[in-house]
Amino acid sequence: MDEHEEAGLSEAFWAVARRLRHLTKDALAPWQITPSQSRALHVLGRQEALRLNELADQLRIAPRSATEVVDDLQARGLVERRPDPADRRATLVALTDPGRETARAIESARRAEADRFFSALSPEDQTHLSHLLRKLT
Amino acid sequence: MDEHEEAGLSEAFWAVARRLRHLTKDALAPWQITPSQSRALHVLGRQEALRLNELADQLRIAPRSATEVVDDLQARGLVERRPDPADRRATLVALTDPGRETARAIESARRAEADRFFSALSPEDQTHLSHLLRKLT
DNA sequence: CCTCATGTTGAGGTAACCTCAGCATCCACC
DNA sequence: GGTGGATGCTGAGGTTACCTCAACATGAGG
Repeated sequence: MDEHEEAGLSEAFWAVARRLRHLTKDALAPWQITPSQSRALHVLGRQEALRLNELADQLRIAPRSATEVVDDLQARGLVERRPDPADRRATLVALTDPGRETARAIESARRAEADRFFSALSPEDQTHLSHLLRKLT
Repeated sequence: MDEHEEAGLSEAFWAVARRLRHLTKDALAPWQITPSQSRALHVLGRQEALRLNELADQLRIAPRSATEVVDDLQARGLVERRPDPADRRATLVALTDPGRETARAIESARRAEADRFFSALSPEDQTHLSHLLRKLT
């Protein structure tokens, strides 16, 4: 019966999302890297080499869109493409050394930013929020 | 010191945001209305008439972008533009009758959707989540 | 009445997606 | 050991939701 509270819930949620998005965008600024590129770096940072295909899957975007992101990162020298020895149709994408370093740096900046953002809540509240969010997934 | 929990926090947050975004997009489908248009309808539903200017402010977008959204809504007959009697530079934007009705219908569909989504949480948890989110704004 | 500020919009740009079609290759089956 | 259909990548071109910048009309204060 508390509809009012509910409407507020999704609104409050989006308001927070908005702030968080802006903060992480700002955190990325020093590297001149867009959010979608940073997502790709993040994914690539956790595995040796991925097919474009799999990368797209993990980013939940169409393969064609992954091509684009990889193009950009490659132009910046952060990733490299190489043929998949197991299938000549496929290309493997992997971080270069500069890419690996950049990925690490960005990851820690991002974490620091999120840290700062969520520190508006006490540690217990953070834990609680985390639990609540997980229940919604 | 619980960095792990924290990194998870923003990830969990985005995972939820993603689900919620998809759900509300689906809820909007019957009206063939885009999210940004529905936001505008929502804002316009709460006031008599707004200057394009103010509408942009309330939507937190540039005035030029508000022009576009209003163009689309006007083409669908959901809003109308009229001159501001107090300032001949300005245009007032207001819902038409069909617009008002559509806004109401969308609002309740959206609410029902959010309702369903957040009902994965108990009412107390919902209240708690609401408080936590508000602290982050 | 003149200057400066303000409100809207045309022109044109961007990021991050998408689909669709083409080409190369792979695989299973006959 | 071909050959037909599936699969992997990418060119071409589209969409959405934004943006800035500059033009033009109007407003307001000196």
